[in-house]
Amino acid sequence: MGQSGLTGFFDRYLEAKSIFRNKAVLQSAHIPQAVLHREKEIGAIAGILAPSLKKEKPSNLFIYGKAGSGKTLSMRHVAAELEMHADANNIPLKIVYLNCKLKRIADTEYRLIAQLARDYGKSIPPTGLPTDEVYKIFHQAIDSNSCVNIIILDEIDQLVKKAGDEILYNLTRINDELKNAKISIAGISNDMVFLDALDPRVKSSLSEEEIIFAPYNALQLQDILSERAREAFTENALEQGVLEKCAAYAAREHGDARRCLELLRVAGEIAERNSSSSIGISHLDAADEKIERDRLMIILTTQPKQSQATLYAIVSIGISSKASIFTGDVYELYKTVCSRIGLRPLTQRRVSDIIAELDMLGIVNVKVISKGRYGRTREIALSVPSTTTPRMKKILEESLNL
DNA sequence: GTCAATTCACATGAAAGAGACCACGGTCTAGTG
DNA sequence: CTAGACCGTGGTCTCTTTCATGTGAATTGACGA
Repeated sequence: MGQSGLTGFFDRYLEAKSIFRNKAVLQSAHIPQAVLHREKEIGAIAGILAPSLKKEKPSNLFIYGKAGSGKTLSMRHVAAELEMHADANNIPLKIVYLNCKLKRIADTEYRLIAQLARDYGKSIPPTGLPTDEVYKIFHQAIDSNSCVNIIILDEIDQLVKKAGDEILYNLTRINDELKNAKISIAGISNDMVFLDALDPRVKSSLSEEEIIFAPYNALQLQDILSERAREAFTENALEQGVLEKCAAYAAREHGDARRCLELLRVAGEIAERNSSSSIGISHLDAADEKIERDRLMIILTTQPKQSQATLYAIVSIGISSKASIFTGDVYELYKTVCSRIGLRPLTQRRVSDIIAELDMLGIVNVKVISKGRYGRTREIALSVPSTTTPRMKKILEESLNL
């Protein structure tokens, strides 16, 4: 019977010794006890925020550095310690952490302020109220006691890109209107040039203090990895050279520790699924490929239909001809695709933007070129290996019911 | 041959509209005492 | 009399269209050597 076979499988699954001891340690949400190789930065942050313990307003702080360089981790680490000290000594201090990238939570002015107000115990409807009303509520909530408030805005560049820098201006200016409380803002950004694009008034007040996080190098990544791996895996689960290779992989991609940990975790999962007792280099390679494939798959299937149709047009042209792909050709094919699947075609203006969005997602590579007398256009190239394009096409065909 | 003007095929920006979602206050309606 | 249903108004948010302006080098054509 199939059923008993399955029972056998589950039995064996339960019996097999897992190579994981605690998988959560490798998840990006995990906050480790000690933050390695960031002593200097943590010291700097602590120094800047420390005045809050004396009920003084700390300087606004701006942190930037590449993805996975420990910015958020360090900031949260300091915040947690600070809160602990404040608690222990009865100092009125409140720290709010907000990730501005989270869709539908804090990616517009209204939502950001509403979310902040909610953190102060007010209930704000998701929409329907005028924005200045929400400001007023937030203002009252914060000013009701004389407390120092530190607001950590993670991925602040995303917020500004979507909603403009007026929010930051308003936020930094709230201080002038507060009678009791004080607000400090700590912005975290991946984007190095983000500050330059800001309104100079906002820029000067937001970046009273600046801290730059350099990417981890391979050796530091190795340290971090081995520290986490010791907790995450059982003994002898890692074969020789795996950690080194993993660190080298990530160091190549600008020292992203988050990606590094993910790689190790997925490699572990693959090893376990193959009922292997340890993680080898081959698992690492498989993991690298799987992560890339999964990422692509998620992006493809979660895109709106219009983007899928556009991408389908690009992929089709890319497969059928070796020559460069231009916006005009894509749009023509896109229109026929639309009529075939009964989709109302968008204007070229919009499709142009969609192509730019696909570029942002890293599926295609776009370069604006001028062909002289023959106009200006985007030169589009698929940024996935040509071996995966047929599969991409198939996935898109299914998703679009072609 | 040289050089400035022209021209193409879009890119890029700004503004505004459509439609979905929501809160709030006023009005209407049916049920209850 | 009152709770709940049902508008109308005014707000946000996202996606899109419309209109306007910008752009960079191949091409063209006038000009001079």
